[in-house]
Amino acid sequence: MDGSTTPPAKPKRSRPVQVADQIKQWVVERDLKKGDKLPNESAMIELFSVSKGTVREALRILEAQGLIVTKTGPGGGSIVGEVSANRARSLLANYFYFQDLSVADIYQMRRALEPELAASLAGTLTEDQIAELQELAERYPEPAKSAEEEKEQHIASLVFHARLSEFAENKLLGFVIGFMANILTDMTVYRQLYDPPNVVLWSKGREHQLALVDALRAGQAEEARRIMASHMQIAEELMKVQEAHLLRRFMGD
Amino acid sequence: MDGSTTPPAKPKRSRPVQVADQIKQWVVERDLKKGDKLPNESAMIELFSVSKGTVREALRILEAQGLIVTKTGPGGGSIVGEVSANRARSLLANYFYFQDLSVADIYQMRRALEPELAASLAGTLTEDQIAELQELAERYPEPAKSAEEEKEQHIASLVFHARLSEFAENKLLGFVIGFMANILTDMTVYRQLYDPPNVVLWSKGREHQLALVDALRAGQAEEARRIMASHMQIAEELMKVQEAHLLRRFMGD
DNA sequence: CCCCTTAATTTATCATTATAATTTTTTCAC
DNA sequence: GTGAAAAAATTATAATGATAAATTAAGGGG
Repeated sequence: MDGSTTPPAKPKRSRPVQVADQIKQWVVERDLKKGDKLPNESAMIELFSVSKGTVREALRILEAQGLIVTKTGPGGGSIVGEVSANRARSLLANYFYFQDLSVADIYQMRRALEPELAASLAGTLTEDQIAELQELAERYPEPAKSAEEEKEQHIASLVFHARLSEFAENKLLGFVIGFMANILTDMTVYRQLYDPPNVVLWSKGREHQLALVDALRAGQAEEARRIMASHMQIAEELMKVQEAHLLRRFMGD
Repeated sequence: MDGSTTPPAKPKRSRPVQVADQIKQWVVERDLKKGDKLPNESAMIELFSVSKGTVREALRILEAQGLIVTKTGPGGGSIVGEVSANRARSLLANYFYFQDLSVADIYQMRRALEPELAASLAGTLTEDQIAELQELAERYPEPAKSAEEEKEQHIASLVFHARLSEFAENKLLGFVIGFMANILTDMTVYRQLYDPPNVVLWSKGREHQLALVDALRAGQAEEARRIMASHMQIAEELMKVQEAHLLRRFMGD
């Protein structure tokens, strides 16, 4: 950003990293898509004039980023493999492993984004999708009788939100919301932070989800937004009584 | 999610990946922090009973994820290195490389999040930070006279937003906003999608940034939110006239 | 005491060989 | 002919050894 010509930024990168970048460039130049094949190992050895070990390390780098998939056998080798949402979530979770997020942080985001998602989804879902959401919302018709049971219901509720996020046309919005649901699920699984079940809040949360499904089916965007906003408020109250800092763990792939 | 015990999920993972996971586990178990040292290569060879090549591939995997840094020489070896925001952005960008986001998608998010950030930042910044933002907002006091110049100003404006996002106490909120600024910058650098400069919109945008800095300094949260919301509307209009789909490129580290 | 050279340590890269996994092809029974 | 089992071909996987490069530490004039 300053005036100079930025030459001595990173003059030293390991050869595997260089090769990995060359492969990426190779793919972009040819505009390869999801299943397209890359040269096999021995071809890359010649193509980039490096040893087998170096090529393999480069392939491992790309594999770790989810950019390629490697198979053995005839017709095998490495192919372009689009990065899965799961992989992206894991890699991003590695970043937040070091950042210590709080429940309040996550809910600040959810308050801003979930109503927006709900509104933009109204009237765009298929009957199957609506039915699936309805089914998810209708699980656990009874109030939780134990902390363990409330935990299960909480996770089920997060599944509802995660599924909703997958329906988003806006992939960025959907990803961020899904990521948060993932973090919260992770937290409930690996911690036992549950107070006595709060029956009132629970029943409100359930009503909200059912009402939301109705609004989505009817295409009432602003109604859906309002319900979700209200739902977020409830959910936040349920979580706020719990711990502040979380997420000291790596997610699985 | 179903009832079974999930044993035969992924019975086939390559040894380097397994070793990488074991190393991660090794780190988590000991709760190692940023600069802490890992065993050197030969120690890992014994520790995990695998060959040198396998260990190296495992280390490359972790390095690609930004979890370790490796140096040569005495006292060298691998150390735990917290994932940088830059690295996380690059890895996430790889995911969206395959998702084709639209300008509208990004601005749907920005409309929801940037005002929230502005509000939460009011009154929390130091004088130095305020001064830096002021300086960024005051650049380019004249309207752009060419498409090239407008492009520069647009990028400068995105720098303002990126810097703002780094000040966020909510790391998740900050990251997402910074990521979007990054995507938009990338797009303006690698595409030439500029209409004749729009002087009216430009001057409004500049006024907004300056007014925002004032509100932040004065600690007026709601005023800051209002200004940013308005600013987003302007920015979206400026972008909407341009292309719809974008982001067919890998970000650099 | 400082600077330069030398040595020691550790990762980086390359080369070679053998093994394992997978797909394709062939063969053989029916 | 058809189909299943066996063989072959192809490719990645893993191990081993040797050499290069980089960095720190130590030693030796001046």
